[in-house]
Amino acid sequence: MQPELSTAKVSHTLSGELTITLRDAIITGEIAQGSKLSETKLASELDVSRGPLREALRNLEGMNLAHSIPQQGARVVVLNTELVLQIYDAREALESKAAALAAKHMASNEIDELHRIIDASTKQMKETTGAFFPAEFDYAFHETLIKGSHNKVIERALLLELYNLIKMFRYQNSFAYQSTSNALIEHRQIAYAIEQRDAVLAEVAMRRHIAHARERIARKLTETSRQNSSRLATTK
Amino acid sequence: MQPELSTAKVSHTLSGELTITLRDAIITGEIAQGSKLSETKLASELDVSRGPLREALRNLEGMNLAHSIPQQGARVVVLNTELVLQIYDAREALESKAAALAAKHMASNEIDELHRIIDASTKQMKETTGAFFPAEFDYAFHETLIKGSHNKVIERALLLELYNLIKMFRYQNSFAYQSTSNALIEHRQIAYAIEQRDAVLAEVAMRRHIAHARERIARKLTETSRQNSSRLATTK
DNA sequence: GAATCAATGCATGTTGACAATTTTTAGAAT
DNA sequence: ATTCTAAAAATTGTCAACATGCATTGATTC
Repeated sequence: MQPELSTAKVSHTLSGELTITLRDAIITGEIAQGSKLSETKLASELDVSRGPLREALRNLEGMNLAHSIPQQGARVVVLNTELVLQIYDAREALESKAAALAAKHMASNEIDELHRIIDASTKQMKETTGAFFPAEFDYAFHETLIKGSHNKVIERALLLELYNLIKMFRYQNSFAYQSTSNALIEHRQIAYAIEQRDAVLAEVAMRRHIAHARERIARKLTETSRQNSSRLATTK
Repeated sequence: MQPELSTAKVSHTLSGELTITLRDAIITGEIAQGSKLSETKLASELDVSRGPLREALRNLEGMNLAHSIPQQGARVVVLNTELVLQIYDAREALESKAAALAAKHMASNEIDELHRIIDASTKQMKETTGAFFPAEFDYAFHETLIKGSHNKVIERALLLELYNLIKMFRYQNSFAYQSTSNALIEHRQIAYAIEQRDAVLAEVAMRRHIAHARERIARKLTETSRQNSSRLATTK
């Protein structure tokens, strides 16, 4: 049987749509961190029944974006300093391995894609006169590399479970939303190592790349948390 | 006598109970790999309605034990050679990091627990005259270490998502169900490094420990798959 | 006035029925 | 016999109502 080419007919389910809607609302902060995800309330707001909504909440739980307690309902995750740093530790472990595997398994057209993204990042940075380039290009680079590892387990753990949290954090913390020119240099180092099929170098370069990002965040967060140490999160 | 398969407890809801029931049935192979998890069939067999059962299936999906396609239902994961080796690559990345973190963050009573488990493993091995000790002791060691990392993200990825698959694989492949005396020696090395608060050594020792297990599995699986290369999996 | 406890309201857990989609099966045409 | 088509059977998606368990409120007691 031949799949239809023109009409990308992805069988849509209501719970799937709701998952995407809620995921984006959580990532952008439209639904605040720590807030309660009331089934009845959300169901009436989005004009759906509670069945599909419950499934969407379970999906969000699987993405680490929400946490639910039996008989008490679900709440949006709270990205405190501790959690964010833990996320980056996990990311460092997984993505450095992904880089090593990518150096071994990536197809040449996938490596080309990596270079295209780097070139586009360079161009964007020059055009905006700045020392930064937008987060979308950063995501594109990492996503391409992760898929290039050809390891479905690592890909799932990173893209489905960690990157949503990372996007959420960066979106809601403007200082982390752009990437530094230093990051671009590191991207080039990693891409070069992969092109040379040097797994060890790719792994080390990626580990350092993420460790740098973690350090930058750690500095910024401890410094701002010192300022706002009096404020308490309202979990209405 | 049934060995305890997992320690993760889901609370007192019907969907939670069903999740545990189905998880164990999948791990033991009572429900075969690749078989269809029909909602109507399972619901009538277990004498529950389809609602909680669907939620349980979603939970299994989150544990990587099942995969579901919209409008087509869920199937049990198939542990082929490729997937198992990918799981071990992911495990190596995460658990070596967990070991490094454990060396930094583990409390002294947690380290004591590690030693108790090693002592019990040693005793068991001597009593059974063999060069092996049971998988339960191996799980206990790794679980204690992982929790000792005090990193909830890594803990979740390993214990909730990877270890169920690993248990499933080992349970259904008798050659992998016991641990070698070599593994015990490596456990001692890791525990020693953690006791000395030597994060680098703990990380390297753990990475090698898991790489050894991976190698053993790779040898065994490629050799048996060569023998059974003619057989086709029946996905009834 | 503070603490305890019962009653009420409300959110979550569960159910069975209905709707939509996929798969199977039966039949007709080549 | 084989392939295509269409009806039927079965399965999944969705809904609305019921059951159950928390949480809040208000009365009572010390």
